[in-house]
Amino acid sequence: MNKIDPVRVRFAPSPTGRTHLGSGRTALYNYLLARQTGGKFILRIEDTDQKRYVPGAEQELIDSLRWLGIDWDEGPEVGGPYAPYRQSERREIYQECARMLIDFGHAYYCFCTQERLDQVRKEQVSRKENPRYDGLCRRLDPGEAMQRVNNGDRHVVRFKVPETGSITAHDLLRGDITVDNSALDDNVIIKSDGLALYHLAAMVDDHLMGITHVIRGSEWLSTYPLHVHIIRAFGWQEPQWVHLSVFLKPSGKGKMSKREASQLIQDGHSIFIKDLEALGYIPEGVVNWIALMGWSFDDHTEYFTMKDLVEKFNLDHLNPSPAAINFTKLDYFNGLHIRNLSREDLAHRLAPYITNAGYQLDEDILYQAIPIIRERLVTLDDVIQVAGFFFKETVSPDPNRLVAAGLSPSESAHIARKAYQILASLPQISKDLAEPPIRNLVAESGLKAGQVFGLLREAVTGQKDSPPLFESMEIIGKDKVLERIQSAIIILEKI
RNA sequence: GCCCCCAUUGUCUAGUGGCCCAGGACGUGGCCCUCUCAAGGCCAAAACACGAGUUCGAACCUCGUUGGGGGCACCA
Repeated sequence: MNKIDPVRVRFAPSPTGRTHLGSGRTALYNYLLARQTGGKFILRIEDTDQKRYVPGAEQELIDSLRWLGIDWDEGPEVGGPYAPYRQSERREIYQECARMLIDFGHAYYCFCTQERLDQVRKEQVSRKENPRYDGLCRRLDPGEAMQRVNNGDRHVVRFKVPETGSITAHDLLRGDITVDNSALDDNVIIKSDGLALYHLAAMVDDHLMGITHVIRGSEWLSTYPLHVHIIRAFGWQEPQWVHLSVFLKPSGKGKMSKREASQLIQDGHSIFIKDLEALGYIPEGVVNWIALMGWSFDDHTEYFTMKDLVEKFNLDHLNPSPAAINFTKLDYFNGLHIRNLSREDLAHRLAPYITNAGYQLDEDILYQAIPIIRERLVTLDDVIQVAGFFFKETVSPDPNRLVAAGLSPSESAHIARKAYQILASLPQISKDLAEPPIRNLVAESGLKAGQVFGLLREAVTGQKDSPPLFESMEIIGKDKVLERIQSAIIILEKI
């Protein structure tokens, strides 16, 4: 399947919760295929279950996709020729389709109460049978059923699965899947409130919207023979099916629970896309990471931009087995993409993290610092730890770390004073001007570079680790550097 | 319980009967670079779940076992 015709694909989430990595990947693959083939990517909101509807979920979904860099050609906010794209606004369409099915003899009205259904199920379970609709209303005379509907009897519509035989459906990455019809149920397709269930609504919309490839999560694997039945009952053409694998928790044992998901945030990770931004991840890193969970490229390349992916993604290198989420690898990709950002771009993205942390942002200083902090950032919010001292008026060195290794406080103070004199005598502090004389001082004192540099680092940055000393001093500026060394000397003298 | 899917190092994966005493990446350990921390370079340890078959030959095919996942709703 190297070159395929323009596809029409869709991502069809239900606004019942937060948007997570798995949804992001499904959306991404659909999007990539559309862009690669010059096709269309459609966003459709599957909100037929008002009981589970979560306000704000749709907005989070939209924000998450946009943040990842995924846009859609048809759907909410952008419209399109098959509008509306919210299933709650399409109920008449589904009802009409359900009526067609009933007329064809592929569906029937069912008047069973929830109580009876529960009772039947209980008996079946106690007899160790599979819980399944017993078909009572299936045997009803159609005329009589119609009568009861007209009388206003509360009813649902069920799909009529053949009693015997089996059905074979073809999945692009799993091959043929055959199921006995006896294993399938006469599922409800229209609820008593008149709204369709996913099984009907999604099939109807996929057909009406001309969807050519259905790429969705593997949670649909077991119901998809039913979906194929429904499509065939209408006499419609089947789309190509791709059922993606699921994401497992980092241990590889099971799916992530809600509790575990919220616990994750404690150590700087999250399975919710919206959280990732606040945690300092960039969309480039996240996209690269999720694209590779279940897909790989021939030549072992692992660095991909969205543009690369659009070009290189293909359906036949998908992997059907479940993948454990590996946040360490996300960190790697995030750092990698941060390092590949332009100086301007990175400065621009770092700025909000600096101001949000309560620091006084100086854009010039930030821009100057980029080359020496870039390779030290795994996430954008690391900028505080790595380079916060650039944006402080004064720093608070740790007195213990101010004392150079192997020296006494007064000896350290002595060295600091010497360094001060050297630096003060310079017209300005730069790596070229300051490093040679300081190294001289090191040599003359019979010390090691690390001893003196460590002392100065602590004095000037207030940090144990920092970007290279002299480059940092150059950016901080002579006045501030001298001030900070002076304060350090005072601290040392007091010990 | 029943149905369906999946199974290569700690993790993501390459591998479609001989090119594999299994390749890449992250992580881990070591070395180099080095003012710290990173980044970078080099090296190393680390896997075909198990058992039967098929075959001259199996990580690759078949069956079974085990393990994992999903589903069995008037949820999606």
